[in-house]
Amino acid sequence: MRALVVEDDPVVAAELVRGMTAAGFVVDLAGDGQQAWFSGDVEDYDVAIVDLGLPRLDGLSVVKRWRDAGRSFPVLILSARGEWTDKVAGIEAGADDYMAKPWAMEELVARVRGLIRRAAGRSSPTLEAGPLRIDTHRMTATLDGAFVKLSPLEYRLLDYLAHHAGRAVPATELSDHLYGDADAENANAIEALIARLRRKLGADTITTRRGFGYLLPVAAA
Amino acid sequence: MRALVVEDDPVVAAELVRGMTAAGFVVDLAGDGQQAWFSGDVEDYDVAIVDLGLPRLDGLSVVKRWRDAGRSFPVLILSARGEWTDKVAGIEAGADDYMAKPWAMEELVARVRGLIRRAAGRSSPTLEAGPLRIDTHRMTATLDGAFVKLSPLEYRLLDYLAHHAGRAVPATELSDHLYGDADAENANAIEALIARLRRKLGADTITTRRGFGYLLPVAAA
DNA sequence: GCGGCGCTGACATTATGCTGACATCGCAGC
DNA sequence: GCTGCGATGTCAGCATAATGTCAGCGCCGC
Repeated sequence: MRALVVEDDPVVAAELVRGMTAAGFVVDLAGDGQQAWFSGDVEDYDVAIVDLGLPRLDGLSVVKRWRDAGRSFPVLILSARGEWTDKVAGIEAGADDYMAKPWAMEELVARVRGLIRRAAGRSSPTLEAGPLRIDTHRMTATLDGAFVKLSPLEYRLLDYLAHHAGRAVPATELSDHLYGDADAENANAIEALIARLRRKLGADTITTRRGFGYLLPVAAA
Repeated sequence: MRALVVEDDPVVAAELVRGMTAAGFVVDLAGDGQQAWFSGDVEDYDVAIVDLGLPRLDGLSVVKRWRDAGRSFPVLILSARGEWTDKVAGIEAGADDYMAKPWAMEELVARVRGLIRRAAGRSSPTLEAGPLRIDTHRMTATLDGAFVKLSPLEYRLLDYLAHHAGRAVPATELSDHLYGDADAENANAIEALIARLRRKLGADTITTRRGFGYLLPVAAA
């Protein structure tokens, strides 16, 4: 999962990055509005956390520009003020959720997870693909009801595939989401990960689309 | 068993009703505080699940009015915020248990069952996980009925795990809860605490999910 | 049949968590 | 104010899971 954090205060930014990283996200940081706008327009994020008070380009404007440009990833607004009007303005600008400072890291992460889940069109914290079920809250996977022991990276990879079930996901994209960059360096690492997952989940759970990527069938028999 | 669910968000309400129904409860739904108050006063429920943020009449006020009117069925408070103060306020209003969002349906059902059981026996509020029982009122723990002497920190850690039984809780989250911050500083302190707890409770009471956190099995053998 | 992408098993490396010993700290009892 | 004890934090070393790397093989699509 990749997240974009937009925050100018170095202290707060560091805390956000730390908390999100600890929660298993790969985090990019933008320190001002222009940078944020550019990053959000160019890169592919699963979620963005945006502070309202920003230098150079206001947070709301950033969100508006993203939406105008067709960017649809969920956005959570952070605001120093707990104003009701702020919340409305944020939602109207195209944000999906809103939190006033001070916030608890735990709650923020929980909300972010909720946003991503909802963005994927689901209300339950479990994802399903054939006999496979992924409990995104407990971070566990079960196959035909049996618990499958996954390493953190394996889980994150599977989680990502499940969120994009039915679509062939290129290895570079996986690399991008797991490691934060898509260098050819770790190309084989992905293959190794896939192999390990297949050993645990059964060879036909994850399909390979030669030249396109990996695919978790949306409703395998 | 009849349950009253008080929740205004349709999505969350639907999930609650579904989960509770699946667990064998007959569920009534109230969408706002006034309706909730009326239903709880007129009907005879075994338990009520109440969201704090409600239109027309606040959740806490609803609980208070029920209690003032002599209604004694157990009440479980749901809150979006995980605030310590919220919990205290809830308990003072007459609620019997408290869960912060996001919650796992399984855990919620387990707690509701526990509430009903306790309401029948009128014992002090306890949490259970396998052979382990935690008396949150006396702040004591018993293992297979035998009293276990725990230090304050040990107790708080165990209590937190018990409240999140069935979920792998990251060490950083524990650190956050116990010390108020999640700095890497005290990472090893958590490990030491866990080790001491295990020495007292038996090695297999607390499970480690490498890379995810610590886990108190929801129904250990 | 050929070329190359992708797969695999073995091995190396790294990260994470456990443990026992020891250092501190705070406080009760004197 | 001292003494002793229980509680807690810190440290270093060890064990092992997790992950990365490599070399070679196989199979797919042309």
